Amino acid sequence: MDANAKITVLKRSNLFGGLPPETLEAGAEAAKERKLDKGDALFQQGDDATTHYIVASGRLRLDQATPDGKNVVLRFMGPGDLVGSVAVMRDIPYPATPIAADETRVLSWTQARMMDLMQAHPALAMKAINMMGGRIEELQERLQQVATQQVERRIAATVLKIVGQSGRKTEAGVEIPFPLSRQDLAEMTGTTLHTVSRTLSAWIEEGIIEGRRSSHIVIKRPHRLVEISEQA
Amino acid sequence: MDANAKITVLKRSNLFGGLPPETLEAGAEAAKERKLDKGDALFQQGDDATTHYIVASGRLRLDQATPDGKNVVLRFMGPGDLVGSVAVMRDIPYPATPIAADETRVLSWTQARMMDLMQAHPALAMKAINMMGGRIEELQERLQQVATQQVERRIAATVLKIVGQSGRKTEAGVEIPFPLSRQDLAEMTGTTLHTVSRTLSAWIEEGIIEGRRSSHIVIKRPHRLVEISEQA
DNA sequence: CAAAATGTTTGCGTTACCGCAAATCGTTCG
DNA sequence: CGAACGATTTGCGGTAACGCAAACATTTTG
Repeated sequence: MDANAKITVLKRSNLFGGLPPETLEAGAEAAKERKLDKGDALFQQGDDATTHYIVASGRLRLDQATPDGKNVVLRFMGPGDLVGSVAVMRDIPYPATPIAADETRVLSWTQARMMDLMQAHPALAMKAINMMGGRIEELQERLQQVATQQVERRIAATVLKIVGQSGRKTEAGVEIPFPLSRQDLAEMTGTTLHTVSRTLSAWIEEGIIEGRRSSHIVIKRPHRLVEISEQA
Repeated sequence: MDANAKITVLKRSNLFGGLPPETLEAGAEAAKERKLDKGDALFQQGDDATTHYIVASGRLRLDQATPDGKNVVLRFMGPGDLVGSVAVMRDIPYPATPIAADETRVLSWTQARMMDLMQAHPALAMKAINMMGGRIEELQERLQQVATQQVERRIAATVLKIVGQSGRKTEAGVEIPFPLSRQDLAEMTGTTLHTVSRTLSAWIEEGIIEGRRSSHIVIKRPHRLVEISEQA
């Protein structure tokens, strides 16, 4: 990946987006690159947090293992999203494991380099605060959903959020452009694989989503999903 | 409240804690004070976020109303805790309403004053990042709990967290020094008033908590609660 | 291309928890 | 102090969702 491609990625990111060209150039220059195959972990939950990452292409699933052996998917991350920074800045071990849901490229900065960048470009710190605020909002919304809504609503809301972040229009409807398993959805919504499967089967029956078993989910009637996600 | 008392409060806070005396003095000087009676709201969810607050004494309950009329308790806040800052810094409306669970005093800063302080004392920005990181961690933990654990475990974990933050030793055990209703606990754990009541009744039966109906919960056997919160 | 591994569907019995309702307790206030 | 209000308890029936299990489909691999 050349310097220009890196800068393009940085422009899309929460951390560098909207900052002046010289900041982008400094950021791109300090960045290393890494490629992950599907299924590879970027780092492990519990590792010492030493490095900031930004997704350049592909998709990461952020998994948190619970003490009693279960697993929760905290979120999916695509191009421009930051990974690891919260743990690095707080100086705590990474609290979750990011796994490539597809072939994925990331840019990385050591904490030392990032601190240099932040010192030289103070706007970065404000962007970091903004990014973390967004994360807090999102978590509060999900907590509220899991705490108060029924499973079908939560699944609908989760699918819609992913569509909003990553959906691509096709002839048949909107497609989620990376493999998203029923297990993934279950671990995002706090339910079981089985319940997700039953729910999606009903949606296929109703013509809301595509029945073809390709690994990519296609939503044919997004508006119906909105109704479900808002149903009392 | 005099300048010294304010400084003492700031020392306990996530934002000013550990910073040099001149920063504390500058912060205390710029702060206004406000008193809330039990039940008063500091501001309303949806209001324009203009002001940062730190709790000086007492206790606030942070309520988030859902679109469909339900309510979620995001957290309780005591002396030293920051309120409103995330919304102010992101320039979005306050996402929740803080209500005094008891008589409560807060210190406040307008956004302009706080920005001046941050400019003059850059360590404040790093502290803000740290504070927000802590919030993210806590939310992720609660999400994980609501998503994977049964109700009794969640209630136990929630009570223990509150005890850890605010518990006071008494002859009978550890006391939660502010009124905490079954409804509050239900809205913190994503269950109903009824289920919380049944659960606490069983705990009283087992001698884990005090049966006397005073408005303050007393935990007689904290260790048993830990067991419950960890039970497979 | 067969075989193995992985992911999905579906049936069925069970249960944790909800939701309603009514009784009881405790507190506030005229 | 008694009445009225709010909070809590408890019973009971219902159900959403789980958990197990077995069949089926799809993808990967040698």
